[in-house]
Amino acid sequence: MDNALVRKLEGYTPLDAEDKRLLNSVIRDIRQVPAHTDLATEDEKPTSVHLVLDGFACRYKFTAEGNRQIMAYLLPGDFCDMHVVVLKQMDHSIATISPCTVVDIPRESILERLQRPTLSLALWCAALVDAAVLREWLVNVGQRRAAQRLAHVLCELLLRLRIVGLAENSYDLPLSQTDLADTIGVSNVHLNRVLQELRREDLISWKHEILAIKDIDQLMKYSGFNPNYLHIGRQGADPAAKPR
Amino acid sequence: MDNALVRKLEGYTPLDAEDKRLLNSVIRDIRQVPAHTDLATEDEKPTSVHLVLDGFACRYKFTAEGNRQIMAYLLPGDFCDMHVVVLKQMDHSIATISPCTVVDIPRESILERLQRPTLSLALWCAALVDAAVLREWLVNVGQRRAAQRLAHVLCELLLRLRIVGLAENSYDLPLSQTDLADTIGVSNVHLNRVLQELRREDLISWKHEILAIKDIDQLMKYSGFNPNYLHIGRQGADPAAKPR
DNA sequence: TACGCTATTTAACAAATGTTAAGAGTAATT
DNA sequence: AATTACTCTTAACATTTGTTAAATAGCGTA
Repeated sequence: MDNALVRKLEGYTPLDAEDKRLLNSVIRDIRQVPAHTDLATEDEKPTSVHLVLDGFACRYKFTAEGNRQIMAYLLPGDFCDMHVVVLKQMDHSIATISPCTVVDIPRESILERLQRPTLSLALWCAALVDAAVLREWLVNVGQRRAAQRLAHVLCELLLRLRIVGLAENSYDLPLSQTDLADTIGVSNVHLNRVLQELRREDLISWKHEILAIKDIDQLMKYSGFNPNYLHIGRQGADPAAKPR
Repeated sequence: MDNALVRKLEGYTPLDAEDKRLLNSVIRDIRQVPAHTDLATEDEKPTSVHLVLDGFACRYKFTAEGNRQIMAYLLPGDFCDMHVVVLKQMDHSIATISPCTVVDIPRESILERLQRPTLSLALWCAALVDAAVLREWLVNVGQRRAAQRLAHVLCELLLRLRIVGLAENSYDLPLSQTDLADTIGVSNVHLNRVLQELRREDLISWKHEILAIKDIDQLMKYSGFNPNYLHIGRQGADPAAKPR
């Protein structure tokens, strides 16, 4: 079975054997990283990109007042910091949440792969879906109540983990409540309040790091979740569409 | 003088005469679009990308409950929907705010330009800076008080308009208060409250669509604004950095 | 098992923000 | 100038969320 990266990219666009070989050849410097360890920090000028093969990492930033916002969860198959390929300096930090298997990829190595049009397309797909996820997070934090926000995040994680074959109706969620609070922009006390609410309404259960969703359709409805922004399935302009 | 697109991209990475020619040649179908007009809507499958040459547009989405979140302001030189090149369907909408000069670019036309490594790099830069801006918006909405949020947005617009030569210490801000409210995720009543506060503290003035910032350093300090995420100036990995 | 650390839970109260509604200003149109 | 429609402003009150602090539970280690 292919690794999570190939699995994810194949979901977007077809890859031939050579594409896959080139993608796999990027995986050389594999490291095991303990939980709660920074992989990159703001203001650094790193020269390599990180890819998560296993475990749970996040993208985060502290404000001047010392509050943390988590801006993305980085799951197996996700690049942590593709921007390093073209931008000079980190504007945020990356940290593991659970123990992770991580690959360090020199930026030149990515630049080479981008020469190949099929891979360039696949990497554009991944980057643009990441941006779409980020937009939905903004909608989530900007417009929904805390309980709906939390439910929305849990729906998204289910679907994203399914893409890489790591979930059915439940999944390993190695986060603390404070992590979730910093994700949806509420205090940890309030996070706990709304978490109790989701439990009381029997929408989810969460113990021993296992998050189980009773009825995903119900939870999606509860949170106003529309999966279109994940762009699951083969992409590319619809050949049936007429130019205008 | 070059157009806003070339001006912006040149800020990130060097472009030779042929690069500029190829970029300019993308500008063929120029349209004048009235204010408050959709350029693209959610669920559509467009085949062309929009570029703003003049005016103010935005990216937005409605939640299931009917609340609008503005996710980006699209200023002269900005692509509205680069994702159309590789993704199948719109997951949000684009609308003008003021009357705009807009260019429709067929996706094939972008794909051709991406063959050229220097242009590919420049477009990656633009896309990755857009993502960085989006991340900062998430931090803004998730972690800051309403007054600081508003001030932060106004700082960002000043700096971004300076990049394309459209601002010094004041700029044309053709937004309604409701637009700003939907940007920072508060009600229009509360937006008005915090706007009064910024005026009272003499941080800004805003009348007849002209927003003037008395002292940008003061406003940046007030809002906790750190311009690093705009990645202003030439990009590319630092040649002095040692690989590790 | 006992200890110490950390995360979770609960409560009481404070502050920020939302809601509703009404009045004032502004700009375009008749 | 009068009319209309829209945006802005203000007020009163409701609701959500934050803060502080303490109690409880859980978990790894001596």
